[in-house]
Amino acid sequence: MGRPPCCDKVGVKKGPWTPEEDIILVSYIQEHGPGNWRSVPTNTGLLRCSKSCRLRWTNYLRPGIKRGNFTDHEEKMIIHLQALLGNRWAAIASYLPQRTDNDIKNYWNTHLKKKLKKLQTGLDGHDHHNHQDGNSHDQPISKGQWERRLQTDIHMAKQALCEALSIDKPNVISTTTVSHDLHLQDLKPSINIGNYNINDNPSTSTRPHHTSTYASNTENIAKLLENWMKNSPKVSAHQTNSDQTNADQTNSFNNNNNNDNDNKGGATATTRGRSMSTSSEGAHSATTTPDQAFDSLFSFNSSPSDVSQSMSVDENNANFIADQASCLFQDESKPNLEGQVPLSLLEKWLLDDAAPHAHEDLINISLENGAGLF
DNA sequence: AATACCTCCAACCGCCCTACC
DNA sequence: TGGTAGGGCGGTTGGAGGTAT
Repeated sequence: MGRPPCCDKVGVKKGPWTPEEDIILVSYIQEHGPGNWRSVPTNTGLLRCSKSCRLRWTNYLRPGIKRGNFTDHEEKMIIHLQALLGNRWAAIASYLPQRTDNDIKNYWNTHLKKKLKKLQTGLDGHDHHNHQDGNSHDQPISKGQWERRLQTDIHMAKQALCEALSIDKPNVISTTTVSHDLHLQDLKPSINIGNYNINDNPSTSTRPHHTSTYASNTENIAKLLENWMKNSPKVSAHQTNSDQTNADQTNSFNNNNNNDNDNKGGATATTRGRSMSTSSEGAHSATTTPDQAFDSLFSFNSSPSDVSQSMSVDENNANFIADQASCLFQDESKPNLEGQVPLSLLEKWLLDDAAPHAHEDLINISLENGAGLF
């Protein structure tokens, strides 16, 4: 409270990052590891506030970030998780390890919201009982009904996550195994530097990046580093030796990531001890038909806010359930890029559900009422 | 071709939480 | 125990590029 913004200082640069700034930041982090952001501007000479440096790193420079179009499966996961968690983008992002919360948030705001609205209005055309925002406020939900819905939602989230976790393990490699022995080039498809249009996969970039492509992949980054160090009149003392091997850089990155996790202060409780592999790239269920996908999409028809609309006698119980789910999700963190992939608490909770059939009736309820609930 | 409007997303802002002193 | 610093998170904004007129 009342704390002055960290960027109030005169002389602090704002706006888009330049390649030079990125290089300086990356070099510094390679050497010192992420964390202690306060000291980054001082030590690097960057005219940026610490926050800006951290954001730039976590959202764009950090290895393992995938950019470009979201897959259908990623979309579905986001929709499901958003329905379950609300706008807790960091928690949602923890289940899409290659995506940043900012990315997911932007995608939700610019694409998914509209898409859902469109679909909902489409449904409204068929069912006048429905409401555009997915709530059915005019039709008070009977006591216990919302609870069933909540359970159904949770179950559907489980299903979605199970799908995501079980289908596309190989793609997990890019974020979970890089730390051990991959060379920097191996990270090419998944590493992005700032606005350098990095996407090597044309299929993931339909909308042209309007920002200039000042580096497109790690090779370019390495070249940039090299060229920059050759050309720059004043090379930071923290600049990485251009002869440093890619492997060294990779190790440095990953060690640093590790440090990052270890160094985290405030949110340590929510970021520590997580190693997750839920890459959903191309993870479409082989058995999912479009109709099923549609059903699945709309089976998440009650958001936490919907639930709150009808809270009454069972409120405590609902709060308990919600708290359980909430706590589980809160325990999730940004993916640890180390190779170990222990199941998170939530995944255990999801996957250890030994009696999936017990929820079938709930699913049926949800699907039957799907249009009406949305 | 020029202009206005729209879309998208990188970056910023402010609040909050936790650790540390 | 209270104050402060560091960092995380979600909401919002500004500007560049795209599209419509």
